[in-house]
Amino acid sequence: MSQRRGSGRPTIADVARAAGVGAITVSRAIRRPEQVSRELRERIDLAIRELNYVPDPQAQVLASGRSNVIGVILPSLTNNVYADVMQGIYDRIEGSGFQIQIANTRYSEDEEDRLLQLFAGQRPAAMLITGIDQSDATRAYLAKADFPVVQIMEHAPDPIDMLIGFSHVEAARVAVRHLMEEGSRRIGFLGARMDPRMLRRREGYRAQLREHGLYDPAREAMTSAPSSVSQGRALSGRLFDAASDTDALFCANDDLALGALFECMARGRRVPEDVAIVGFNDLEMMAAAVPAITSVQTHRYRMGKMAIDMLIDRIEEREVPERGVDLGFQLIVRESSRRG
Amino acid sequence: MSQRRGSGRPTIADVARAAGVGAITVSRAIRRPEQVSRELRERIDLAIRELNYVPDPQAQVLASGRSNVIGVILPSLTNNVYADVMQGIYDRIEGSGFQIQIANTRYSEDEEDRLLQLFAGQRPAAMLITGIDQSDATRAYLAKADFPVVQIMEHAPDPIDMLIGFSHVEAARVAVRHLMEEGSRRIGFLGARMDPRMLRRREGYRAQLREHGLYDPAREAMTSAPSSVSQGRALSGRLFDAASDTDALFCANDDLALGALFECMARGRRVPEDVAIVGFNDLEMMAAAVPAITSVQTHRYRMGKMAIDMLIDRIEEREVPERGVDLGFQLIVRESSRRG
DNA sequence: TTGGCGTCTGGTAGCGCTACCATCACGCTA
DNA sequence: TAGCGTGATGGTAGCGCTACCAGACGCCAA
Repeated sequence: MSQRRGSGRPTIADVARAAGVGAITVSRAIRRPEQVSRELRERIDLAIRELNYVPDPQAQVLASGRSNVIGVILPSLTNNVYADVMQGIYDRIEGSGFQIQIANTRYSEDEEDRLLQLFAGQRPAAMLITGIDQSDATRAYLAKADFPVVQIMEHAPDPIDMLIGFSHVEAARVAVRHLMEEGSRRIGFLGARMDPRMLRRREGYRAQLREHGLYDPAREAMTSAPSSVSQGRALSGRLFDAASDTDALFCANDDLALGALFECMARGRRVPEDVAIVGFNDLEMMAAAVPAITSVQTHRYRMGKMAIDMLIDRIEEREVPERGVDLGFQLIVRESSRRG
Repeated sequence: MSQRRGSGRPTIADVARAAGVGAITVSRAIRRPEQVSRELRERIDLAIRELNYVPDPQAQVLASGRSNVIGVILPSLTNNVYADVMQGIYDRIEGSGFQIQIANTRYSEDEEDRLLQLFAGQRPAAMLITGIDQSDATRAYLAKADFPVVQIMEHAPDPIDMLIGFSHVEAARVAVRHLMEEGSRRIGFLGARMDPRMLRRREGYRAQLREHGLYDPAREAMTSAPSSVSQGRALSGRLFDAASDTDALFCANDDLALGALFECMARGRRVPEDVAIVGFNDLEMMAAAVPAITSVQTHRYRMGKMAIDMLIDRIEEREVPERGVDLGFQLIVRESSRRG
């Protein structure tokens, strides 16, 4: 009983003593019950409950060399989009025995590199990262890391390891095509933050219009500031001032779309009669707006959940059927763009 | 070189060998450089850089008995309010050497109890919890825990340990008083989720109206469903149907307020002429709406940041001047309630 | 009977770090 | 000169757990 240091909590040795077995057998009874005879297992379980024993995860990690921490690198914590992803992540982690360690790059590639270094020092069990635009150094590092990696939010042909997302270019094309089908020809673009996903949506917008000879750079209003409803008002206001005959807006984010709707209200432009509006992500409020706003639905929650699913499968050495998953998207048409 | 297990990474022993000193001196040079002579310090620093040595946090925790994990228990991850709090938390943690471990109660007290047990098993360095309505068991446990605890989001006289927040009752009273001053007499209430904070806002609403003999239970529309813009539409619609002469709405959340605004638009009720609207939290979109929506500004980011500040001060055994901090709130008056 | 094999169990030696205590050199006082 | 405090350094023994290997036991085939 020379307990010089110690936390005061029961240890595996206490359980072993109480159950009259060796410490290692307790360890096995916890991790691989099938390797321990039924009788001992029951005695050990009883002792565990009586002592209220909880294994010390730090010691487990140190002894086994296996960590139970999944690192998650997201560009933002406040953006609704990533909040939904996080919800999916945490819902899947719940009860899995793994822990999430979140970090936030604020949309900076340098930060991403730095945070990755930091995580690496902690020997994560797996890593989840956002997007497909990592620096060469990061890609190289992750490619030879000995833990599984999943990239989320975008679909692309060459994942570092695993990938789950959808095509922003395609989603934007579908949205713009819809505006064209409803009769718009002078279609504007609103974008903020201009992160890689945003740029791909703009790419889809441009490609779709170019194919029909309708692209006009004067109808693009963009800012590197974060996306917000106020930015939506400011950008759409700027666009209306510069190209007042614009008859539709493809907004690369829902808050921009909502801001555009308000700006139209403030200027007396009718939606959808004078200006049709389409948003992106289909946040809850889109359906409640007046008029309800058309938007591209994306599967953010599922993306977070499935990403963790794939990582855990790989950590536990199960087959992962598909390394690159395309979750797709769906255009939800509402009044803001319906002219039929 | 009998490296039977090992991670392959350099250890403190490697650094010690390279620098020609004892392992413990390396340990000290890292944690308390002032206790090591300048000469050795320089040799050790050099060896660290050459070997690219990073201390293993797991081993540090195990050996020292001190954890660097701060547990954070929030009721929701997707609610904008807590997203802002989290941003503050992570901004303060950045570079501090501490780690955040988030858990999500989904507004359930049972979950809170369970999660707390789980955290306790990991010997956190500190705990941050939301609100002041913990179960007796949780309160008792935390009160005698050997780590600092901070409660956030509300102000109250009897913190478990430390507390930072504001009075929801007072904030609601100020909002309702403002509506009265602008000439409203038949003031309704919209509430969703009905968590403790929401109930206190309702309490403030009721108290303010009762003082003036204006309280009418028929003007309250509530749901236990999560707050959302759609709920704002549904609840305000229900209220207009039941008490159609309602001339103002105090909405206990901004998304409800935005929904109410949309519902007014859909029904042709003018805001603020027919119905004045006040929200709660002052999310960014409130200022961009048309009309702009009056709301109670709360200091969510600061709350998260300061809470971690206080915890770290206490972990590092610095004086914390005030155990209960009232951050207050501010009514931001905009067109949606201005009739003067 | 012997040998071989599989199943269950335990002892020992770490994982990488730090607490605790011992040691030693040095300078100062009596 | 002895004695002693002080500051710098290092050795040892853990922290709580698991990998590795050895041993015990039962069973079956030869």
